[in-house]
Amino acid sequence: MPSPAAALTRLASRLQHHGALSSDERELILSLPFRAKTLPANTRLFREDEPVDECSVLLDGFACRYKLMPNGARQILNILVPGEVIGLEPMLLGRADHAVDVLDRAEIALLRTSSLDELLAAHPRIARAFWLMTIRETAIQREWTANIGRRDARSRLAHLLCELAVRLEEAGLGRRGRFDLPLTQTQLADCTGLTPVHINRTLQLLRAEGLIRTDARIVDVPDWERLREAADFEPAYLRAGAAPKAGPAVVA
Amino acid sequence: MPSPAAALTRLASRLQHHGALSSDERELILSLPFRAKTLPANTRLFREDEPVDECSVLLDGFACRYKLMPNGARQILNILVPGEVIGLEPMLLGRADHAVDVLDRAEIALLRTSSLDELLAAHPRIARAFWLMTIRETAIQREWTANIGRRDARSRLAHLLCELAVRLEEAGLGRRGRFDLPLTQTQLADCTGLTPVHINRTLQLLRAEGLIRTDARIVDVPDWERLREAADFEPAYLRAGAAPKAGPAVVA
DNA sequence: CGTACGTTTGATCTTTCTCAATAATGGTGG
DNA sequence: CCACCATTATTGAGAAAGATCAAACGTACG
Repeated sequence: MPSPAAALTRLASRLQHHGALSSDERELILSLPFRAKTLPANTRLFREDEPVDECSVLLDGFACRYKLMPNGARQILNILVPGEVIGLEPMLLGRADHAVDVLDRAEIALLRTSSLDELLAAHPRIARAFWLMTIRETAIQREWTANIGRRDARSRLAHLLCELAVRLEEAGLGRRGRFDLPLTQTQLADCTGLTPVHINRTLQLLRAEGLIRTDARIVDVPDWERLREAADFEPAYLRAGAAPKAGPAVVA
Repeated sequence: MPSPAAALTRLASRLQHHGALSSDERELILSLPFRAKTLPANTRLFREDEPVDECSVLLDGFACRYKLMPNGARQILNILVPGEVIGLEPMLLGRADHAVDVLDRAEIALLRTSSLDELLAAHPRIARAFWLMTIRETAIQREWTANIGRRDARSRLAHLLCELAVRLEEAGLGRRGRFDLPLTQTQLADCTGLTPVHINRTLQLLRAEGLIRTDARIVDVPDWERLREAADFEPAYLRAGAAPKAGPAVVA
């Protein structure tokens, strides 16, 4: 459980992925007023179409954005990992176009619209960092669209695993070669637009190919390059603003 | 062909969908330096992974964002209609995570990074309007993800038609009851993650049900409510920031 | 030690894809 | 204005990926 003082450092470092912040700016973020809150597993933060007037930083645990279809099907739109902001766009618009649930037990820091809005209005560089955060969100969403639209079950699932591996590693949770997958097979199905049964079989296929090994929630990737290739995974879309124009590419 | 003076009014009014601008702010946008350019059909504006250092406003004609898969398949990520900005995010990041082609012959206004960036840095309300533009982009992308992931071919195609009908109407091109569809069946397939053959058959199904009538590129929607229902289309996601918190909902 | 949830399996069915060919259509040069 | 070519639309038959249904098996936890 993060101490009050440390709670927003995750947000600050996430933002710094998207652009350098002065130490003053960093301080301003760290001193944002917030209410920490622990949520039991499967708590809903907000549902589609609901008015939203605050947003939160995921301090610990996982969450997912999703939409429910009238026939009861559900499409998970993104998995949220610690450090990421939940409900920023809905807060800015006043209303959510999707729902968000916490997966496991989670710890969040709630931010009031007013204090955040003031900060954004007064500090253009901070505002831009947030903007770049939503730009990365869009890039991820584009990749998911393409993943679901044009890859078969095997590559599709492999791609999801690759993305999560990288994002989990980025969040300081495990390495891409071995990480704790926070999703059930049903949730994997809802991420990929497949059925749980087919996810189960596809997982078995990936295991049989030696691309992954699993033990409870732990996923082992014996050979990252092979999985990457099966997934057709190119992580460039995940790097929004890290090294804007120049500099050597970060090793993927 | 828009006159130089009128060229950026489309951009200004698009931005005003996302937040009120003072007349000064509006003037600043209208006086942005730009180079107008006419592009023949099927011109590529930029391709995936290419460095990008300018963006443009689509003045006339249509474009699409897409990704190419290694197996040659293509996923169209969004259709761009007049007034929309092309390549804003790639410009901000310096590199594109997707490609953009113009569909028909098109007219664009190219904006230099430097002049736009200055404007954004100096005018937080303008910056926020652009931010909200990318937020709407994200919302559309989420809807496409869900559309492709969890709807069958019939609703999926109907949903795409509904969205385009509304966006075309919004851009001042036709009514949702009758509009010029700028896409071939192959392009519709690439939008929906289906094959051209199946699009053809699904189109026939929609026609047989009386949900649409087509004549060349013109689509007629005899009964919007019926099509909307078949598509499970809820246009709320398209309204990003129009009426933030209060006010009666616009009739959909 | 149940009970609920998650995983696994088998059999069968459906949607959508593939392949291949034929018709329209629209634009172009003569 | 017409013939020609390239692109787009349409059709049919067969194959395949993934869905559905139903049941059994594990396992964590109250």
